[in-house]
Amino acid sequence: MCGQCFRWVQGEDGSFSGVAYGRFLRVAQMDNTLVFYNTPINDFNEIWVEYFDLNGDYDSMKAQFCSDETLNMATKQVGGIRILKQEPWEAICSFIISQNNNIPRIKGIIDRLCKEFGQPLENEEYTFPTADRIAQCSLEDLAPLRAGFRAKYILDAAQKISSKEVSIDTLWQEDTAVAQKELMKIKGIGPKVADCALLFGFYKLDAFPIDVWIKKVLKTYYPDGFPNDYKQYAGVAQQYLFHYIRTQQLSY
DNA sequence: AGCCAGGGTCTGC
DNA sequence: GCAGACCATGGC
Repeated sequence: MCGQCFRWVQGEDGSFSGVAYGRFLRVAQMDNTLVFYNTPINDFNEIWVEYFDLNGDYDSMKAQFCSDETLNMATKQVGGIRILKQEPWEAICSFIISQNNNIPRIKGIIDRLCKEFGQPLENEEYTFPTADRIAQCSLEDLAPLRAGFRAKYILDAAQKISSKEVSIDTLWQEDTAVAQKELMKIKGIGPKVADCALLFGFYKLDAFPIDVWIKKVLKTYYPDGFPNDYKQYAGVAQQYLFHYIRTQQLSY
């Protein structure tokens, strides 16, 4: 649970706490069972099943990946991965913040963003602020986030989305390439950030974010290019490859 | 001290 | 098109 979302923290008992879709959740995995604490059944059915993509058929995707030597190793070593269905604006904003940044600091900036501009929930938790709320801010208002040069990008994203200059409501039904171009109208969003937002915030499983780690994977294992066979689920494959190459290095 | 962090922009060929 | 400086901040 690391790399595609930044708002979940693991407690001493191993369970994870976080906020999504305006709700606080504590969840734990015990062997093959997920335990949702204090969760109304409606929230589970209408939100968390979707959010954790519990109905997604990852077995059949993994079965397809077996035909590729590297992907086969990656799926075997990494184990279970799911593409979270995060809120579109939150994904866009989070991956703008992620650029040229490290995970602990990304979490810190997002934490301060929510505390400063989100709505309070229980347990000192806060919702992710809306684009409309951030669009009302000035650059100085965002200074306490200590987001550095990314602050102006956050502001531009909030303003363009709030004003519908960039319409994210209908983006999910566009082709990934079209949606990518649309998101790149925002300052600070290039191909990689756009693909991350599309994969994790719009459930575009064919989006294939290329960061420094994936570049290393492509260079090492796919010098002739990434096979076209997995195009439909390239983003899922990307997650396995990402975690595979990361666990081979000394990492966080 | 200096390098790096799940990149992108801006400038100059 | 493509390379290279530069961008804020914090951890190591």
